Amino acid sequence: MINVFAFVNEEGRYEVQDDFKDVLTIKYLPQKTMLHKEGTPAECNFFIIKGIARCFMFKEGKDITTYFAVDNTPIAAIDVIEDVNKRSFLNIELLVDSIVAEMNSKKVMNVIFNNHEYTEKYCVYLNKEYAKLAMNQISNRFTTAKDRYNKLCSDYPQIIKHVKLSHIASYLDISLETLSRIRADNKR
Amino acid sequence: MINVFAFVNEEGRYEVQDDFKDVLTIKYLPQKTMLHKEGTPAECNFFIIKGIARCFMFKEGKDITTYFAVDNTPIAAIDVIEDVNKRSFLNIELLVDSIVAEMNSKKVMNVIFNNHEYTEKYCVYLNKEYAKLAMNQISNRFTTAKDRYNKLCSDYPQIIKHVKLSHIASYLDISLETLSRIRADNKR
DNA sequence: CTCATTTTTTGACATATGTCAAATAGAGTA
DNA sequence: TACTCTATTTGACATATGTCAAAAAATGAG
Repeated sequence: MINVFAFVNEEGRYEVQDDFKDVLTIKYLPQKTMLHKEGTPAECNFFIIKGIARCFMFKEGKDITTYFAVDNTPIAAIDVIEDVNKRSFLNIELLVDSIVAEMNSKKVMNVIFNNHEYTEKYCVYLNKEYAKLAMNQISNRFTTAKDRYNKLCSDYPQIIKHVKLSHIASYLDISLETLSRIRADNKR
Repeated sequence: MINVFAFVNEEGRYEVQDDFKDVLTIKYLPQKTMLHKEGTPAECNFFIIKGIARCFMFKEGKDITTYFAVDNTPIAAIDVIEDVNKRSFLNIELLVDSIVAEMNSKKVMNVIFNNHEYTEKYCVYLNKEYAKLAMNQISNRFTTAKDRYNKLCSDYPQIIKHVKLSHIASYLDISLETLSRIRADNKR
């Protein structure tokens, strides 16, 4: 996605393509900012340039984390991606002070679809992401909760460092107590 | 996908778009045909026009079903979608006599990318499928194996009818015995 | 620094599901 | 139809993880 609307310049920093400058705003936002609230239409997609965000929902009163976004990762209320009129049940919040690119979903898609090169790039990106998600789903069934926790630790140490265990536990789909026991077990 | 390379004609039957006629072959194949074998490069994607196929892999000697395709569903070795040179560990076989559209992945992508309308359509399709997969992943964690079995029964009765329980059990990520007990319990 | 609140850990116990073994049912073939 | 092989069911038991309750540790405000 980043390689559709931005590129890496000579100094190694991301720079937004001119075509996207009008549909994308870069914001410096504090921890706990709600990027999206359930029940509201999801007009925007986000890209976490620097920071951590989580997507979560309430199920029977419980707060369940469904996704974490870290540096250079997109995040959006995927339950209403198709139909902007549908009521979303997902929430997105920042877990640390972050730099976020906010884009109006419709406008950004217009820019992409108005340019064949962008459309093709985005298509290739989506294809890749789809395969990644599907492959993850397959490999997840062969890993224990402990494996997944340890992978999270090594892949995203910043998440372990900044995020409450209750969020991590619900993300891993285990109870807080089980996660705590996994951690205790790791120390031995 | 079907709405990219084919359309429904006046008689309500699918008809392949002219542009795709050269990259797509329609085949009548018997039960047990292997559409793809692990270790071989995956040059082709498939679309089950009529029939049932399953995607499976071996893990520690066990045969694990990862996906079922029924009428009007695509199926491909997604582990090598990106990189044709990678060795695939997935297998695809037909479970009943089927009508299958076979397409060379590269060629079909060429046709799609040579035409902006196709590219845009495919992009929209992929976006939708991605959201569906991600949403499924979220909702799966709130359903028991029993729920998922019952959903499979109502959504895809043809799978229950024609497919061995051991395949269904591995697809649902439960043991054959547990599935058998769920079925027994359903009868009471 | 201290106190109050939140987060994490630990313990005891219940339950769902896996594994292994054996019995039963069903399908295919001569 | 009878026989063989495969698929499914059932039983006994082990284990992982959930739930509830309480203790301990960490965090944050004043």
